[in-house]
Amino acid sequence: MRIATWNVNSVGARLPRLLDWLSTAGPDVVCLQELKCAAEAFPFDAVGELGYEVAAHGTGRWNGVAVLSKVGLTDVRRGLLDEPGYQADDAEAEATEPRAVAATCGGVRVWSVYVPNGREVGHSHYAYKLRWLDALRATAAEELAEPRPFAVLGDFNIAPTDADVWDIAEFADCTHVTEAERKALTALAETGLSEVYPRPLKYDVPFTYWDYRALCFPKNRGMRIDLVYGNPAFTTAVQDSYVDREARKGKGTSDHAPVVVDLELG
DNA sequence: ATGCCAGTTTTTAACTGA
Repeated sequence: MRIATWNVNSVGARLPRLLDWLSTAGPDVVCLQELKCAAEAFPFDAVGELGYEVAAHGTGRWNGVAVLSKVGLTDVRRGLLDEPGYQADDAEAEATEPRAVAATCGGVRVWSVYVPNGREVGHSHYAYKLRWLDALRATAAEELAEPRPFAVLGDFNIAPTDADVWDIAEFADCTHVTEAERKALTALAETGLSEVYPRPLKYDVPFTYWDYRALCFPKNRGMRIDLVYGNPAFTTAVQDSYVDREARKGKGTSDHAPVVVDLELG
């Protein structure tokens, strides 16, 4: 089974590139993030023609996640256990956002997640990011009571180590590299998960994100923030994993590249 | 080659992203 995760930065704007990539890479299961469309506006027909069922969770302008599957799609769950919301400065109340959706596909339990950005250390969005990650940990812990292959895939907006950004000196006092964020990843792993570390197709670190600006991609000024965490039943089945940087090339691309995992399930 | 921000809507500016 081939399973992938990709922050597409608008499934509408990315549709031609997405369909092309689905056709050539041929993943069985795909976790998408940053749909930037309402669930009902997802291009179900276009991906349906390629054989995918879809569980979409989106509200419009921001965020949005989905699971696509060619190997069955059941037990869809939208949102985390006791998921916190975000209260914008001008909002009267906090609101939950579409950042997590799960489905069981071909016997594998899959979560597609889009962790809040955090904006700046000390910002209310940063506190929200840490609360959200704790809810993700609690949700994983709850679902890991079952022994089936289980994985959380998505845009974590955290670089696990200093080597996972192009130059740690550029990230002083920045989000994505703080101890608190990394501790949240460790806490998630301590529920019984470990990271699947992908192969880079070029260079030494498999970055998954490069800013659109300032020639970041040609200069390989990237970050490794799209991650895959699996339980032992999942990770022991892994045959290969890589970041498909080819999908970041050319016109009309996302600023993220897909992470692909190949499994041999017993 | 990899090519110098892009996406959305509360649209012609503001906000978000990381």
